[in-house]
Amino acid sequence: MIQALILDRNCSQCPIRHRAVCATCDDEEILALDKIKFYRTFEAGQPIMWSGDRMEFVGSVVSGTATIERLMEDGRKQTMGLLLPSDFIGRPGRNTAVFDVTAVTDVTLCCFRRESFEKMVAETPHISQRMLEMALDELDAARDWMLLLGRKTAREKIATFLMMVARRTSIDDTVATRFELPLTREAMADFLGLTIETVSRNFSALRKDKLIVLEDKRGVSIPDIDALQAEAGSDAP
Amino acid sequence: MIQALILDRNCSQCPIRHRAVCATCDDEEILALDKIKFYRTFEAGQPIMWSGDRMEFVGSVVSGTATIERLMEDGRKQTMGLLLPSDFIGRPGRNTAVFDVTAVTDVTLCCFRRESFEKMVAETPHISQRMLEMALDELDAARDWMLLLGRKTAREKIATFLMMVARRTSIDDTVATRFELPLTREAMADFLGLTIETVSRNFSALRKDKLIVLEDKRGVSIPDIDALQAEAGSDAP
DNA sequence: ATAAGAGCTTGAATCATATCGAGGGCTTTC
DNA sequence: GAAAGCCCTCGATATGATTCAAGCTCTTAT
Repeated sequence: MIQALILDRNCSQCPIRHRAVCATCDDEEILALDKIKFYRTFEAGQPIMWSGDRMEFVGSVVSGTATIERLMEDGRKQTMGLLLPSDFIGRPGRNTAVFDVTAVTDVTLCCFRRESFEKMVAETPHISQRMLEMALDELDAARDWMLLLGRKTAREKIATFLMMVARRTSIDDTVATRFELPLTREAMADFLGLTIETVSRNFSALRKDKLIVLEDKRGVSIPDIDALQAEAGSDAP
Repeated sequence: MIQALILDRNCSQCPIRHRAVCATCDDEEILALDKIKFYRTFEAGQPIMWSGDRMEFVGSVVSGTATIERLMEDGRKQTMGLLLPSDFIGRPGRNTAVFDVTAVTDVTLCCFRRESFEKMVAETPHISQRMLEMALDELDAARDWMLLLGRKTAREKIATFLMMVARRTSIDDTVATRFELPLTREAMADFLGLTIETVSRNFSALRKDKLIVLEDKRGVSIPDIDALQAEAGSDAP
């Protein structure tokens, strides 16, 4: 059972040890974190955090995928970010959540009580510096996404999303040419600021134009990475 | 001459002393910053930083307004953020800029050579903690804007923008009912993911519906804050 | 086996925003 | 005081994405 394996692990065997918020901690600091950490799991579809609720804990995604999102009163929904393994959930220094966080697959988190973690952040430069680095990376990613949401066409949005998943899927720094989509059509629509029908239509169009091959609903392969990249709209100079 | 006044100031007289990156520094730390800071001014319309260029300095906006933006090859432009007094420009730990920063009014910056500032960040918890706090605030703001860009109608976008300016314009924590727009129609369009014509049309529509009064092209007053807020689309629960 | 539901695709009609085109009111320049 | 340029407004038309509606393919339940 995977769960048990993860729960048994100490930090030195943790799969996200060198990418998460603890990446630059030394042995002593890791030991301190190890003592106060606890694991929690969430089933696919379950809320991890509700906007407006008190934030009892913060933590890192160890496995699975979650989304950061916000709902409008009339039901419109926008996803602001994808949380993949090593990404951090929650914000030290604030006691209520501002966004909803939802598990889209089964998710395992490495959690800390918020107060304890805030204390660690204040006392441990390695952690606060790593937090800053991660926050600035996320800020850059959020701003890239703003260009997509504000200015790209539906086709460019889909192509950009596919390239992003292809890039994040690969282990080294290349781009994967075959992968599973981590999201349903609906979740992609919420992430891209589109409707589910528009997402579906544009997948079909990209398939018809031989830019992607759909092996089933979720499996995608990309015969020509550069051709797909060209469809994503050129933002980097 | 305002310029000279600012240039003469030491940190203790600085208008952004208690909101900027140095907000939580003690006297000794302020003294250290004081020694390595220098002021730079940029005329309206001038670039402050180019995407792809080496970042020689980082710093805080002391006066004026700047925008963070990105251009696509075909000319489409998206503004990712407004930089108002006390906001921070640049990213320690990265040596080339990822976005363009442009002065939209005359701008005065309190600058530090990037290397010196990185050293201060590493040695001064008050600064790195404040940087983290500001980065997390910006991240929240960026995510709010993603909801606007992805899901709001043109009318809701304009109303949201007006409420944001009204809020930021006020000195205390109320909402200003009269203010000057810091941006041209074109700059607003780039910020809201719209065209200049759509911005103009929706200003006219809001005026016709008595939700705003346009005193001239730039001066706006809001007869009924709650009525305008209702047009902004309900995202906060 | 059959039914029910979730996730996806497709077509047709509609609508919001973009595009194209024109012109008005400023300010600056010579 | 004419000319040029910037910023803004508005009408007509075009178009990309949404909405509405239907049906398809799985999987799960009965």
